[in-house]
Formats: sequence, structure tokens, C-alpha cells
Amino acid sequence: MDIKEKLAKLVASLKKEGVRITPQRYAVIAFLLNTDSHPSAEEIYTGLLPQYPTLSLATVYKTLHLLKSEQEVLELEFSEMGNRYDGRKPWPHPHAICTRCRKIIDPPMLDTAAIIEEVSKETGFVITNHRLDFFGLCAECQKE
Amino acid sequence: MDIKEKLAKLVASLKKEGVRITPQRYAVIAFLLNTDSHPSAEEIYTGLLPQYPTLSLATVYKTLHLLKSEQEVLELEFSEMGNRYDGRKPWPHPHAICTRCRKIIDPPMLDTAAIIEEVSKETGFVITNHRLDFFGLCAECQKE
DNA sequence: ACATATATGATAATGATTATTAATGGAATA
DNA sequence: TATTCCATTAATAATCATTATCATATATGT
Ligand SMILES: [Mn+2]
Ligand SMILES: [Mn+2]
Ligand SMILES: [Zn+2]
Ligand SMILES: [Zn+2]
Repeated sequence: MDIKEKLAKLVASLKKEGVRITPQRYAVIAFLLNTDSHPSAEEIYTGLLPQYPTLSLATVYKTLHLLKSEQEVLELEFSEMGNRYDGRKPWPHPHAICTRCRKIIDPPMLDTAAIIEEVSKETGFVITNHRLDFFGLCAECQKE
Repeated sequence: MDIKEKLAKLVASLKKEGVRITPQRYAVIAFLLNTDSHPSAEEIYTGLLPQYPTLSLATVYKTLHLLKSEQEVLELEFSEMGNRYDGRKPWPHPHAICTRCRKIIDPPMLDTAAIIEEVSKETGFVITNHRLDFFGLCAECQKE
């Protein structure tokens, strides 16, 4: 399924939920589906500003919250570098984060289910969410 | 090695580094070693205030930074619930976090080395740090 | 086109953390 | 012991990403 199709399906599903699709919301959703860079709210805002000169950062935040409540975006909270968003895989999954260039990538899936099962057994917790972050230097930054 | 001994060793090691051990710093360090609750800066501050009525929150933050730079405390950044600190195991390790009562515990160690090795191979990253958080309901909160 | 509930954008507020700075106090020196 | 010296403290202000507020604009169903 390509991006266009995904976008159409997502918009249709949101409409069915009673969500109004405004140009601003459409633009934010499209932006999220067209990148794998895990952008910040600010990056989404400045990325869209040329085409939507009246867009407000508050609207970007509100749209991100809306998508989060619909489970259509994954929010990665970083107190240092600001929050980042993944609209392509809006479910919990591991991330590799370069501390030099701040690139964030999705490593091919580990067996997270097995890890969660083990933690659950050890702690007695019912695990409902997780956050697996691996920090270091990406291949490019190692050369510098 | 009990807490008292750990405290004495840590203080001695800091002194050797040229760090002055003030009453405020000693109190923060002792507080951190005497709990496994992963307290916030605010909790450390309010916990010590009765015995140190002139203590400033800024001093708590500065002491935490000092300890972090000496690798003697692990800082867990949470943008929602504020940062939390672990002075007993000041190296990266997994955590189970209750989303209801905000309790944070250390699950018995998974084989994190193996996981990191796998991510490193898959991504080409040199992994220098990690953050493995598992969110859910603790045993007590499940009963409610 | 109209009615109306919702969304937007400008702006102010929030709150945890960090920066600033004058006053304090411990240690080295005279 | 008195005197510098300089790191530390405490009070306070500043920061900055995110949220809240609210008057205006607009999407949607009729
Ligand atoms: Mn991702
Ligand atoms: Mn811990
Ligand atoms: Zn990099
Ligand atoms: Zn709990």
C-alpha cells in the first residue's frame, strides 16, 4: 500500500469518527505519512509554512493530540530535544537515536513481545506500553 | 555492602575528585542511597526540607547535575511526570513504571547486552546508552 | 445559502528546569 | 587568629516547549 492510499484510508477513517478534515489537518497528516524522519512539532510547522502561511504552531500541536487520541501517531517524548512523532508506525516500537545529528530510525523489529512477557512475569505488572530507545552514533556520524 | 558503607565510599570518591562535600550535597546523596523509589528533584527537596529548612531546590538540581557528571546517578527524563533519579544503580537499566501510582521499579535484569548487540548490528549504530521503559499497572493497582 | 458546532490562530499562561548573582562559609595562607 | 580566596548556596529571574484561552473563521449537514 503506497502513501497516497494510506493517506486516503486514514482520512476516510477519521471522517467516519466524526473528525473534520480541514486543510491544516490534512497537511499535517500528509506530512507525517510522507516522512520517516520522526519530525518534531516545530519541524512539521516550518515544513508546512511555505504552503500554509497562516498555519499556527498551536494547530499543529492540536492536530498531533487529535491523532494521538485516535492512535494514529506515536509520540516520543524527549525533554532535551523536544517531542518527536511517528505517523507511519503509530504503535510502540524500538528506536535508534543518534546523539550527534539527532536522526531517529526504526531498527528492524526485535522480539519485543518476548521481552515484554519476561518483564511482566518478573514484575507482576500488566504492561500496556513500552519505550525502547537506543542512543549512540549513526554510521555517518562515526566517520566524523 | 550496606548503605552506610556505600555512602562513605561514594563521599570519599567524590572528595578524591576534588568535590566539596557540603551538608546539602551530603544530604542529597544520602537521600538517594536510602531509597529505591526513583525520586524526583522536588521529592528530594521536600523530603529534606524538614531537616534542612534553608535548602534550595536549585541546589538539589545542581547536586543532581554534579552526580550525573560523575556518573553517580541515573537520570530518567519524563516530560509528563518530571525527571526521576536512581542513585543506587547509576547505569542504564530497564524500568517498569506504573501509570496509575507512578511507582518505578527495577525489574530483574534482562539480557540487555544481547539486545543492544542486535540493534547495533541491524542499524550500524555504535550504541552508547539506552532507555528501556515498560509502562503498565503494578500488582497493587490492578486490584483497584 | 444557512445554521451551528467545531477549528483556527493570536496570544497568554504554565511549569519544570536552568541561569544569574549577591551573600555565605570553608579552607589555605600569612 | 585574621585574612584572602573561591566554590557553593539561596533567592530570584529567565527559558522554552507545550497548553490554555478566546474571538474569529470555517467545515459540514440541511
Ligand atoms: Mn519509529
Ligand atoms: Mn532504577
Ligand atoms: Zn548521526
Ligand atoms: Zn501502581
